[in-house]
Amino acid sequence: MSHITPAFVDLVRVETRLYNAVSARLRDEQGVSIGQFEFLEIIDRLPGCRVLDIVGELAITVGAVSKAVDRLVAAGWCRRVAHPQDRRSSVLRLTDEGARRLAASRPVVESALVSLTAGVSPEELSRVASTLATLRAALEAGSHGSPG
Amino acid sequence: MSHITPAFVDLVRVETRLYNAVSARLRDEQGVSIGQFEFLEIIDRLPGCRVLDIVGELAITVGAVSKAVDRLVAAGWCRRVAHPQDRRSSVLRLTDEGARRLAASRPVVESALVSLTAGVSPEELSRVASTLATLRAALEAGSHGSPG
DNA sequence: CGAGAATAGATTCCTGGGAATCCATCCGTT
DNA sequence: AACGGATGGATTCCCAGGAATCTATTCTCG
Repeated sequence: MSHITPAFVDLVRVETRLYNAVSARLRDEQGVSIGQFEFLEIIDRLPGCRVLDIVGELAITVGAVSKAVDRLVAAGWCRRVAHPQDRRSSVLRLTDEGARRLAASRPVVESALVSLTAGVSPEELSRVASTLATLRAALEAGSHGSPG
Repeated sequence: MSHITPAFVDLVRVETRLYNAVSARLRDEQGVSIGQFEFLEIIDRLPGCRVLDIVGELAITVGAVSKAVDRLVAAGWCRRVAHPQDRRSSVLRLTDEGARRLAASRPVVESALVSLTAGVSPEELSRVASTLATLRAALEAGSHGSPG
């Protein structure tokens, strides 16, 4: 019978190294961490995005997201806009500078990933991508792995 | 032309959620975090394991490993033994209690992973595992993604 | 309508990791 | 042997995330 733990370990190692390597390049070339990049991507993609929307995506705690948004606001890349219907919420919107950083960061991330994964064939990569998408959806549907 | 960034995002999300979910179960059932589990596994697997060996495996910084080993020692799961040839180094060895915790933790991790990945067929999982192993080896061979 | 439960998110405290620094030891050269 | 550089790793300072608490607001149901 085959074990899944070693595969999990490989997954964690690959994620750590890709994350570190991409983050280093992105920080050097654009002054943006990969974590900030992900926040900008989500805010850009979800119209009317709120703090809790980011929580659901990233599976980190509300407090962490709240503080990370503070930092984005302090950097001038994002604003909190009053929510029209719910006064407990703010809607997050990228500033022009935030949108520029995001646009400039995308090709850096993509090209870093392309070169880092050069050792694996595109077909293999695309099969992995599809399995990971399935697994991600299953985990999210089952509310697995949310902190707290 | 297809993009690799979304696949990377899925990888990060899957890793986060699996890590969180496994860690929660392991902590509940054995009082061990998944991070500690990984340390114990490495120390157990590498005879004469030193701090820098763990650094190479986990791709985290020396300082972080040093402090994590302090915590394992404080918990009574590991000892630093004088290195016979190099007085700068210590050799890390599990205590009996550390070995017991490790042994008790393995099946918990494995079973948590099995149930979390139940939505994906074994064949798909095994293909992903093999691609991830290749990619991990390539990243390590190229020294990519080490911090610092 | 009013009281209690639920929700959004900000704040506080604590822990763990990164970066830089520092010290001891080891190695290669002379 | 002795000096300079490299290596192993511990320490320090700073920052980011988790857990819990707290406030403001909204929802639900009598």
